[in-house]
Amino acid sequence: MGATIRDVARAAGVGQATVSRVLNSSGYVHPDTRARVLQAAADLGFVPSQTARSLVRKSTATVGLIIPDITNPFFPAITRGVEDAASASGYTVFLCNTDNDPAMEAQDVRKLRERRVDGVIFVGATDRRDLMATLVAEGVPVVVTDRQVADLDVDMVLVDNRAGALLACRHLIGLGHSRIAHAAGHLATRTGQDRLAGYREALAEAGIAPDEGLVYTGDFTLESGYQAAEVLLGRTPRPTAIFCGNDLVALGVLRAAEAAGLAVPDDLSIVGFDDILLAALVRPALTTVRQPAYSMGELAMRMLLDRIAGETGGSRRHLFQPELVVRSTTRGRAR
Amino acid sequence: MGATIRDVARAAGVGQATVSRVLNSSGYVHPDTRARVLQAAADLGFVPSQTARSLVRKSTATVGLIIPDITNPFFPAITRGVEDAASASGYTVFLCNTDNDPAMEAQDVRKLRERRVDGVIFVGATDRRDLMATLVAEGVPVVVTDRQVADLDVDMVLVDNRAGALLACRHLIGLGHSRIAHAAGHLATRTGQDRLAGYREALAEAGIAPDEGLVYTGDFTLESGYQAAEVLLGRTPRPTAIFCGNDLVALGVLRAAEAAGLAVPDDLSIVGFDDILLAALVRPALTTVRQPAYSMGELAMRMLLDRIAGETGGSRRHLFQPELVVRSTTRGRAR
DNA sequence: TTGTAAGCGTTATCAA
DNA sequence: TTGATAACGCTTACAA
Repeated sequence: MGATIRDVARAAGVGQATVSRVLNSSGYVHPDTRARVLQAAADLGFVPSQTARSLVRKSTATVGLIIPDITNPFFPAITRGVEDAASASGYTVFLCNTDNDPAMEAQDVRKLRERRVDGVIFVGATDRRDLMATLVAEGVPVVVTDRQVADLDVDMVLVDNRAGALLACRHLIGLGHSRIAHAAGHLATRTGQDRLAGYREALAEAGIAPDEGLVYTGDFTLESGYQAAEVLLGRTPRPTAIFCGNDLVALGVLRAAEAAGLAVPDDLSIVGFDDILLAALVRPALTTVRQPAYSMGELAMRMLLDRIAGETGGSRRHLFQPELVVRSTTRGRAR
Repeated sequence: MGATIRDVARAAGVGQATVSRVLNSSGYVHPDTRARVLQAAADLGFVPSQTARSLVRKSTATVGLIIPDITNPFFPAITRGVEDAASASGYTVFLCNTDNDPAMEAQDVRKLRERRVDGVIFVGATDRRDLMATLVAEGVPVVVTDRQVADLDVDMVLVDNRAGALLACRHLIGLGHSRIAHAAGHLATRTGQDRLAGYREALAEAGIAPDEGLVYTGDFTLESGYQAAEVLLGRTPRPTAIFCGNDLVALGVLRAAEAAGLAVPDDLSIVGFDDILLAALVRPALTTVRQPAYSMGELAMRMLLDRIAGETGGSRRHLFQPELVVRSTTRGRAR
């Protein structure tokens, strides 16, 4: 149970250094010796301890992934992207859920530091900028997704949320809508803010006077969407379209509209954001703005690997352009 | 950067052993000394190396979680359950996706062994029983979810799939259906087999003659459900109800029925399995059999912690009873 | 081409 | 109550 390199060395009749050499294909070693070592290792079922290796190499081949909640349909795809890229390079990932709780995030970062991860990826981090700063100061590579971080040597993988919102609202405006409401997401997040900004910008460029009564501030949940709709549909004149902070919110709006006896898209048009699996499957199928979640995760991990490999070259940022996916929750306004 | 226990000792003017004592609250240490050490540690931003600690303690405070695919809506909840329980006990979890590929699973297990995880949880593992056997032989605690494993000292967290299928089919039979088809999941999995068995048993107890033409074997995907429906709806007489391997399959069937111009539930009743978020949100809302995914993950992790703590007491198994959730895809048969 | 030995950063045993 | 010091299992000079 738990053979060590010493045991293998003994069994093969060589020194431990030789065993290490053949196992890491480093340095010269005679083919015969090599064969003997491999045989002995196999016989003993030897699996080298990454723990011991990490101690001397000062690198653990692990990275930390910090996300709000794996249960939220947007995160599995991004997680998978990270995992695939990590695993393809021999890395293993620690998964941490924070529920957007700064205290939880701090605790997770602490654990990752203790475990000496080679890097960490934050997805939609909270306002604990200090946590990233600490990591950076310690020389731990950091990549941030879904969040801008100024004046810190980290890479960023972003999606142009403002542009996405613009796309969504222009679509609505092009359809003839002018009473357009926004069921906003968590405005403490940059993501929420940018989508709101895009919404405002679209209305402005179309010459539609802003009406703060048509902006509901909630969070990114289904329930929030339901409540948003209850409030927004009570405005007079009633909005004919609602642009939502994300797909979950849009689903909530859809259900509330249904409950209020409104037909979608005839009485009300709805646009979401993200394009999670649900969006295509629900009926009417949701018109939404697609984010390339898997690719974002994959790229984030690749950027992290670059940094781990020492290719710094300053703080990089990659901006993905979202894409409008028109399905069945939007329709032209009968005039 | 990267202060060590030595640095802290030096700064506090004590020996390293003392620092270790205060940091681990083990052994007596004078309050004043303690304060000085804590101060020095804080000043230096000292974070103990779990890597070094692991080497001597022979335990890493990490566990491995092996699942097929985090992108499949059933797994996030179970993952979250595991994570929450782990994190509450100071453990960190390595996430591994196998795509049900035995080779990938072997590679993941290898990585987890190298990293000397304190235990591993398999969710719906492939047929690589040898992998678990290896782990068990090495003394690594193992808990298996969604899969029976005989003659191996592992704990099991299961849901009574047969009973769930029985529940679903009896519901259909009670509604007056007798031409009931089954869009089965992956039959190489025990889960798929058990649900099929429950389906057969329900028909048998109702005295309905089995018709193998009404059983379609696919896997647990949306696409598989769509194909299943195309085949099954071509049978004559056409089945009036389809019990599906899981919710994703049911959604596929729902879409295919829609495409074929069939009204659900009027022309066709559908029952799924799992009760993922989608099930409640789709229209018509899906009648399904609920599995307590979060609780299953949580319990699995708790059982693993018990084993890690040395409470073996033989192979335990916990069987969750699933629950029928009747929504809108099932209706009585007009006679 | 191979072996010896000095760490890597902790914990834990023994003395003091 | 505290300090040396020997592990823990591996990598990596440095010698041989």
